[in-house]
Order: sequence, then structure tokens, then C-alpha cells
Amino acid sequence: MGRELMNNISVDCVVFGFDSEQLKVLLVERTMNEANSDKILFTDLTLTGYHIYKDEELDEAAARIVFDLTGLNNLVLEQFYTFGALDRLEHPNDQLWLEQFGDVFSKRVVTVGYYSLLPSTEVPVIQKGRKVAWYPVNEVRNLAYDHEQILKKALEHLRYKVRHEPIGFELLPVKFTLTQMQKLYEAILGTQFDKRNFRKKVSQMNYVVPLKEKQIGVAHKPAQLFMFSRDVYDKTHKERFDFFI
Amino acid sequence: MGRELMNNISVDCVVFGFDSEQLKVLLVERTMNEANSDKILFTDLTLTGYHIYKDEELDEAAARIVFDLTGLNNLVLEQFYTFGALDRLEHPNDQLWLEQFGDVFSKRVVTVGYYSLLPSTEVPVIQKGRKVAWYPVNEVRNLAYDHEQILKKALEHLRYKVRHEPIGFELLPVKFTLTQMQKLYEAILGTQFDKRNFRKKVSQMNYVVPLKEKQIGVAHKPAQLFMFSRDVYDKTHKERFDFFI
DNA sequence: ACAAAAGTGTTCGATATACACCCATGA
DNA sequence: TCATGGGTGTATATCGAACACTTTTGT
Repeated sequence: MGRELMNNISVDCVVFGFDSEQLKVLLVERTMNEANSDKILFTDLTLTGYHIYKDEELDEAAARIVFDLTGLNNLVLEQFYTFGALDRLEHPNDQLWLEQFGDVFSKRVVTVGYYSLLPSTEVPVIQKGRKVAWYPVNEVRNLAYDHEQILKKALEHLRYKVRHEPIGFELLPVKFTLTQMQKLYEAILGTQFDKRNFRKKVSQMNYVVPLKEKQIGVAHKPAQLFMFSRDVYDKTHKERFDFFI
Repeated sequence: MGRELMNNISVDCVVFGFDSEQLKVLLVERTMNEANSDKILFTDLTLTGYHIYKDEELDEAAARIVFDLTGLNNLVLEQFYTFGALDRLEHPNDQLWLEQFGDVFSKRVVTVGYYSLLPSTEVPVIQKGRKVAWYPVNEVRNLAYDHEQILKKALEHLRYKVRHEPIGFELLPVKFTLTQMQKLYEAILGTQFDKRNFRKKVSQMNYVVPLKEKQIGVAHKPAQLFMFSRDVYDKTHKERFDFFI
């Protein structure tokens, strides 16, 4: 006998990635065919989520879902909000889709939202017969259920958090250039920074450590590589006891 | 027939208040007697929470719980985290307590945490046979279930939020003095501000509006009263596109 | 007159902002 | 040699931090 699922509690994961230009999100295509036919009734996109097992921690469930999609462990996984609106599964397409599963799941499902940060959009996404792909967060359309709302909230949290904590580095390769870092912050915050001022600021973050390495094989002056040191961050970071309301 | 409860999903509310000196939290005493006897087996403290109804939104459930305790509506209610650890109800005291209810509730309950901000600790708390009282957040001991963890997380969120958004005013009377405001921020952030610098900063917040009124009946120079204008805040506030990691 | 809290200004150092040119590499 | 992105410094304005005395009221 397998593990038992909770029929009314799920976890949904918003998987973010950065491709050196844009912030992207990993979505799965959902296609509904007419019974015993090839005729497509509708097709749309979903975040990835699943019901939790009765003997499974919430964080474990989130890790399982992301692992199932990426094969990666030890990613940043942050719970950001829980969604339980009564009508969150009531769109006709969703009703049609859920009918397939009969009475396995409850009509009222509360879902706990997590987001995850991938260091690249080049990880080999695991397809398993699904169509999984990266979409620029600003161009996402046609999401199932309340996933548009979930994505929006995840983005808000990411923006909020990235301004005060060094989580942005999770979206960069271990060794990165300052231009990559700047582009990342610009993409997440939706703004532009002056190159010199940005670098001045970063040079004061002693947990962004310059390496003795440079880019190779680029058709221009190769950039110096940096890495983020959580060690140095934890040791030197002081809470700003200021407020900016 | 009454409304049906979800047996495995609840909402817990952390109700904060400020008494001009300390940040406080509203807790309910829980006393377990031996069956058919006056002998007390244990006594401890809980946040207030309850299972949600099948036809009830999460926010509604939180509002209901706070209303049940304070008789107040329209309070700030902010969802901050969801707790679902497998062992969160497994302390012997909690097991003993829950036995009373037989099989009504599931052994695995996921609870959605909300916090609420009361403008005073002088609201008439509704007792209904319970022992409800304010406790200074720094001196809370002896909490049931995982409520210590929930309180800690609520505090973290409150501290985080109060530094960047004007929610502190929800904990002050509509008309307040700058000293009250300073004490509030000091209590929440656990720090001290210089009076002149604090006032200089506040004078730049044009949404903290001076009134033509002063304190009356105080045995010292009466302070000017101020109020917070959300209108002005919404109109003039700009997102700081800066980052301070 | 005294106790108690309100209210107020200046100096100094640090940080944000604005802005333009030369450099190293591969093709 | 050219195209591409990498890398750098200065001047000005704003903001934060430190610091002590006078004012107004009630008793």
C-alpha cells in the first residue's frame, strides 16, 4: 500500500529562473482532450503542485514537487502564502479537468504556496510526458486555477525579499559577473541602475567576493568573476534598525 | 443543521496590542482538569484559533476568530505563514487536551497563521468563560502546541513589515503623540531612537499629519497630536527601488 | 517652585546620484 | 581594426548620527 494523500491540502511551487536577461518561471502545459478522441477542448498552463501526503511535512512536499520537475535538491524553497478561496477551482476548464479524478480530491482545496530559485534556466527540466517550459514572468498568460494570483503574490514576495536579503544570488551561477548581477536585480525589481554606482555599492558588500578568475572565450574584455559568500554575510551582516515607511 | 467544519485545517491568530510601553499579545488560558474532579492536570496559554468552515474563506475565518475575542471588525489582519509540522500537536498535554474532542478533528492539522493589530490594549476583551489577557511579547512562556513558534514567526513578520510599511499606526490610537509613536517603534524593533532625529524623520513623512489639538489633563507640557493619513501615504509614497542586502 | 515630559538646531561624516571615457579581447 | 561589453572617479546633494538645553503644564 502506498502513502495516503490529504485530499484537501496541496502545495504549489513557483519555480523562478534567470537567463541573464529575463526573470522566468517554469510552467507545465495542460491539455484537455474530449473523451476518447483527439479533439482538444482547451489547453492552458499551470504551476506545479500536488497534494501532500499524510505523513509529509509541507517543506518536504514542496521539495518533492520541485525535485520531480528539475531533479535538483537543496534549492531555496520559501513558503510565501496560502490560498484557500472558495472559488479557486471553479473555472469551467478546471472543473472539467478535475472531473477526471472523480472523488479523489475535495472540492475545497487549500494550497500552500512556495517559490524556488534555480541558478539557471539551463537545467534539464524533467518532462515525463509533460510539456514543461520557461516563460518570461511578464508575458505569462492563460494560467489555470488561481495560478495567476499565486504567481503574482510569489513575485511580490520575491521583490520584497530580494531588496533586503541576499537571495538573488540563488538565481545566478556560483561564479558570476557584476553585469549579470546588475541585470538580475534590474529584472526582478523592474528598474535600471547606473553601472558605476551599482559597482560602488557592491564593492561595499564584502560578502560578494572577487575571484582570481575571468570570463574566457568572450569577444570582448573578459569580466572578473565573483561569488557570494554566505559565511561572510552571516558574520558581517547587521540588521538595519532603521525604518523607511 | 449547522455549518460543517474542516477537520484538518485551522486558522490561528496572533493578536498584538500596544499599551504605550510594551508590545503585548492576547492569550487564552487553557486549564485541564482530571475527569470528574477539580484536580488540575496542567494549565498553559494558547493563541486563539479555530478550524475553518467548509464554506468559509481563510480571511473570514481569521476575522471571525478575532471578532469572537474582541468584538471588533475591520482590524488589520495579515496572513503570515502556514504551519503543518507533523508533530505540532504531539506534546502530551496537547494530546490529553485533544482527547476530549474524540475524533472530531484530524490528527494532522495544518494551521494558517494570521496576525492582527489592535489600536489599544484597553478594548474590552470578551471572556465568555475563558481567561483572556494581554502578555508582554518578551515575557510569554508556557505556550501550548507550536504556538511559541507561531508567535515568533508572527513577530518576525511584524518587525519586517513595520520597517517598510506604515502598519505601526494600527497599533496607536487615531490621534497620537510623537513620543507614543517613537515608543511603539522602539518596542517593536527592540531598539532606541534619538528623540530629535526621530522627529526630524517623521516630519518628512507628510502622511503623519499634525492636528490643531494637544493633549489635555497631563501634568506636563501637553504634546501635539498627530494622525496617520492613508490617503496622503498612497498618493505620495514611492517604492524605494534600492536594495540594502 | 518643582516635577515631568515636550520641543527644538547644528555639526560632521557617510552615502546616493549624476555623469563620460578608456580598456581588453575575439573576430 | 573594429565591435563588444568591461571597468573606472569626481563633484554635489542628501541623509543619518551624535549631542543639551529651554518650554509648558499640573500639582
